[in-house]
Amino acid sequence: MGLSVKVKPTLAEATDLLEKAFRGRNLAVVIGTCRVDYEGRASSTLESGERILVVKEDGSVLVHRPTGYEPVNWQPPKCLMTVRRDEGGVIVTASRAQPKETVAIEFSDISLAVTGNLADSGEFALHVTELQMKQAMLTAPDLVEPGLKPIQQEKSLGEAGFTDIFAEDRNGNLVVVEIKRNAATKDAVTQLQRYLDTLRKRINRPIRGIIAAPELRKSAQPMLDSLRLEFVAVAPEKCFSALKSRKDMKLSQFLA
Amino acid sequence: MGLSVKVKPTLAEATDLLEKAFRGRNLAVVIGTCRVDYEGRASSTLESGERILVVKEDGSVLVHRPTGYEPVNWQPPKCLMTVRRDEGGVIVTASRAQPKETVAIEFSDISLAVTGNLADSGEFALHVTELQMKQAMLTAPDLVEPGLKPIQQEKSLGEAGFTDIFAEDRNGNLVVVEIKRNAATKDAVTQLQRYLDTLRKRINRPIRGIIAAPELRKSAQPMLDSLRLEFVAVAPEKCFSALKSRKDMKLSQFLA
DNA sequence: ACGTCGATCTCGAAC
DNA sequence: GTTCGAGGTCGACGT
Repeated sequence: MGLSVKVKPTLAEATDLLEKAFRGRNLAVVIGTCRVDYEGRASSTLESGERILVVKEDGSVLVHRPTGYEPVNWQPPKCLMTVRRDEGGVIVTASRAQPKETVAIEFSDISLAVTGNLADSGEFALHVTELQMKQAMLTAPDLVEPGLKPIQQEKSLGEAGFTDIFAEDRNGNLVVVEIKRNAATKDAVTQLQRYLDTLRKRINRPIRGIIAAPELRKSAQPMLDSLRLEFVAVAPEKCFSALKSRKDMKLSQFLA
Repeated sequence: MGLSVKVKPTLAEATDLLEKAFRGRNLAVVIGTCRVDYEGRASSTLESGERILVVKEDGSVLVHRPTGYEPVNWQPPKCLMTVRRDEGGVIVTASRAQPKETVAIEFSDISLAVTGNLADSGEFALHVTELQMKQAMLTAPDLVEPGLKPIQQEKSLGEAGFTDIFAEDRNGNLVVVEIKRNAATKDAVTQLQRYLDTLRKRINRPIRGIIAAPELRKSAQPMLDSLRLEFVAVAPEKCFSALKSRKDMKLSQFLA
């Protein structure tokens, strides 16, 4: 892996190490006392404290406090990195042009500086996404309702967007199915209604609107009822099983 | 700061170090070769590669690949951490109960293990948020339109939510202002329309709906027009200036 | 606890 | 390049 690790480096040593890392587009991890300023889409200041700085090989920057999932300051990939010694400190800056923004981290003390390259080609796979739920319902429409026949996926409705599934039911009614991977909110109801409004202007046939999701938020029920829309509970796990049981799909599409 | 740093520890040493760190709710940073499995709201697998693991003092967990702003796997604060040796590896798990989910990181090789406590009480301040834009428009309603008189901020509309600003215009019409810090989308239009629908059922007076944002997405324009809503461009910087010029506000409210 | 909404959202895909 | 919607979104605030 080839990491360079310096415990309690002088500020000069740390500057040197970071300088080399930034030039070589290497990973850098620094733990030390710093303050941070950000200026760009918004602006922020962070007073002095002990934090972890991570600069990645693609120029992403993360400043993490000792608690919390999110970085307190950050910068997305492709930043231009600089480092320089200043009176009593080391200043690391990360800038990008679009949008124009800069994060400046000023270390007054550094406990640990690590640089190096990581080799990571391992494949990442996330299972049972909304797309996969749609695929499952397209290949097994019974998950929504017996006798449902998909006509089209993602029917375009111009300004109103796209329906998830456009189908026809047992009785020849058109059906718009709006899929949510998580509990459907009022916004899902609004969205479905928007599709129906648009479609009903175009097509003079009965059209039903169905929300297919693992759950319907209680707050969305009144709106659903008053708009005469329907809700069908579809568990992601069921979709997973439905996909798994299809022999015509490669397992690798949704399994590791 | 008191960091324990082990370069190229044996798996047994690393297990020991992590065990102590987790027990003492200390920070732990590990760089090494691992694979990761996640099971919970969704599920995922990540094949072997070199990554950075950060376990924070509050039980947040981050697994970072060498590129990208986002962690590839993670866990929010308050996780229960465990570590154990296994044939040929060290397995770290982070679990939480609500929702039930677990991340398991299996290291086959560890290049660096760091544990310790960070002292960080530095204050963080972010300037010009949506809240501050609202404050600015409340103290300087001319930012929206000459003669606008705020009646109420955050008028509750029950199930429909809250309006940002509820006001009266020069001509005695009621006005609902929906503020967005970023470019307003169709969702913003929908949201505003929902507020108006609710209000018009309650109040038999002309009510205008205005979206105040730095920009209106092109895709939202047709919907805005057809619903007879209005858009006013309000730059965050103008709001910042408006706040700064108010002598009756403490600068400290929105400056570091 | 659940629901709603903003975010320096980030990310990816479509246009 | 911009625009748009999704996210294991997270996090904050309110009920």
